[in-house]
Amino acid sequence: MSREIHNRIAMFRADAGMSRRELAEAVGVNPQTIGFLERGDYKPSLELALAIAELFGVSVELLFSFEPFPSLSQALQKGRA
Amino acid sequence: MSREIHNRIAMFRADAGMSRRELAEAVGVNPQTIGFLERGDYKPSLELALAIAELFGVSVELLFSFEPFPSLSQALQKGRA
DNA sequence: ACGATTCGTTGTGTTTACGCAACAAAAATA
DNA sequence: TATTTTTGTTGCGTAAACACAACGAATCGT
Repeated sequence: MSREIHNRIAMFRADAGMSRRELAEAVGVNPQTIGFLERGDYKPSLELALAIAELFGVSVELLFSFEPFPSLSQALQKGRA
Repeated sequence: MSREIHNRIAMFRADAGMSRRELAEAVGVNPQTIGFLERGDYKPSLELALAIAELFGVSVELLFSFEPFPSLSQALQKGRA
């Protein structure tokens, strides 16, 4: 049970115009924790994943996945956005 | 950051006609771990949550939630199933 | 140019999600 | 009834997700 997990936290955070500190405060964790998550240094707990997804108003699967996410430009070219 | 997390693992597992040992093997964890999760003794990692949701073919939010799940009979009465 | 945010990194400490083993109780099956 | 499977619990050990502090580098606003 050790599969890699990709995430789109940085993308959604940038889209929301938030800093890491702001996101961290909004979900109740340390700013460094957000940084560690964004660059994949470690995987979030389900609790934190649910909280971030809830904050952005998206599903957990849209934020986290075992499969790597395509870049936004790639996704738009394929009409998947 | 310590919110309670409710889950429907036992319901989906029973619906699939699986034992804890079978579910545990399918997602690659110990059978006791499944038991601990089902009775809420501790919260799963996002990795395990994604794996279980993927196995049952449902979204993470359908399996795990900050809000308590209504019983199946209640949900059916309200036409939410 | 200057100060203020933001970001990246390192380190140390704590909590908890696990793995694994053992065993009793309950339930299912023959 | 006898046997097997499933479930519930306890204990011990480890790894990793956090918290917190400190600091340099980069970026932004004035």
